[in-house]
Amino acid sequence: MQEALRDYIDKYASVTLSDDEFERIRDKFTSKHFRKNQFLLQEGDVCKYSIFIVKGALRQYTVDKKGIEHIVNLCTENWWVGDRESFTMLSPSIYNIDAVEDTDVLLLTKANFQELMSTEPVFVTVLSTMDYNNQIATQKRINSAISLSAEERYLNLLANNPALLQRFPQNMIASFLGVSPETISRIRKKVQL
Amino acid sequence: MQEALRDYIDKYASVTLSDDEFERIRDKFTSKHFRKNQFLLQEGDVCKYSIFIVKGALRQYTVDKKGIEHIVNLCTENWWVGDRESFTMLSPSIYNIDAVEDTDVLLLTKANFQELMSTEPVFVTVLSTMDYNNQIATQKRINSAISLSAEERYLNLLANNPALLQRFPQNMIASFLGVSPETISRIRKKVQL
DNA sequence: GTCATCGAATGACAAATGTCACGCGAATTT
DNA sequence: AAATTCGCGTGACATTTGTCATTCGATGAC
Repeated sequence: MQEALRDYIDKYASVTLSDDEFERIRDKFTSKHFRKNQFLLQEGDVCKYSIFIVKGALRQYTVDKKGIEHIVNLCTENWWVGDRESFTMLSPSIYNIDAVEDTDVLLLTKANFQELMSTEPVFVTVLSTMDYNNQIATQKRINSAISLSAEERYLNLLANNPALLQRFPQNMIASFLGVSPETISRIRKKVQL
Repeated sequence: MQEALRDYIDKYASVTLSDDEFERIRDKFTSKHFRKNQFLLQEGDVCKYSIFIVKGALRQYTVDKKGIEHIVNLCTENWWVGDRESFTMLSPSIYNIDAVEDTDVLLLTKANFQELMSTEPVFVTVLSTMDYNNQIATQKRINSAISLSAEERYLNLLANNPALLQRFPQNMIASFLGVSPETISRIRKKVQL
């Protein structure tokens, strides 16, 4: 099931790859399967791969001094995950990434990443499109975090990303929104769902 | 004082520009001065320029239904500002940008931006470096917004970005952190500053 | 099949933060 | 110089959200 990657590139570069163009790119990735609860990255380690999710669900999170997890990203099919700073600078990561479901991914090492960047122009295009989209999305998330109440943020997520609510348990949704699980329960009760 | 731009590019592209390389780039920008409180972009308008701040201070913010401003970015010398989505897609912006102090900027239109991207490789490098840094910074800001209390966020800002606290009035700092001005007052009283 | 774990709901209470009204001094306007 | 606005602080009170303890049902482990 490598079509996921191909569709993704086609979409983000706004081109259709030829078969051997795709083959050259695909060959730089390694397939791997992770079981539920398995770590893909642990805090303190260097993030050695850029991760593309073919099937499944991952979470990226930090753990604070009190041992509480704070989910920075909830990721499903056709998303890239990783700690770009750690990946690029080979510095220890502050993030954990683990599997919320059994998950199939494609892994790209830094060496192969750099090779693709220098030999496959379409890959450069995909990357800058990703950066562009990412910047807009994170800006909106910051805006939502500083502007909205817990209830408004939850209702926003419900309106804009209902799939996440069905896919991840509520305590993870709570952490992702930056509130306690009890608060999500209360909001759900209040809005009758 | 165009040296600001030159230093910026040298730093972000990790190269030293030749004089006429720089001249070619510089020629695509327009200098402009804005007075305190003057708008550079208003909600609903298309963001026609990428803005580089040579001297001064700007704020980027949204206004909610209740008329309350929420500051998304506080920007000073050697920063880029703008609404990239609006700039790229020519869509109406949801942001306002105005001058907190008298400010000198360099403006780059979309046409000139695209020309630089296609004719000056160093400009492409600068852009992707900016994107990279931006992604890491916004990720950290999201993490801080969902993980920390108002007090912790304020102390973080004090530790990591004390210049902002001296440069902008406290009510803007409050809005930037997503809390009320009174909360900032209380925190300052509590930590004795 | 039984037991342990986990996700979710709930109520009581505490803590954090927002809202409103007011006062004061500095800066800005006229 | 006088008047106005603005930034900041402060107290009283309301609201939101967090914390803790408990219960229940579903799921998974053995």
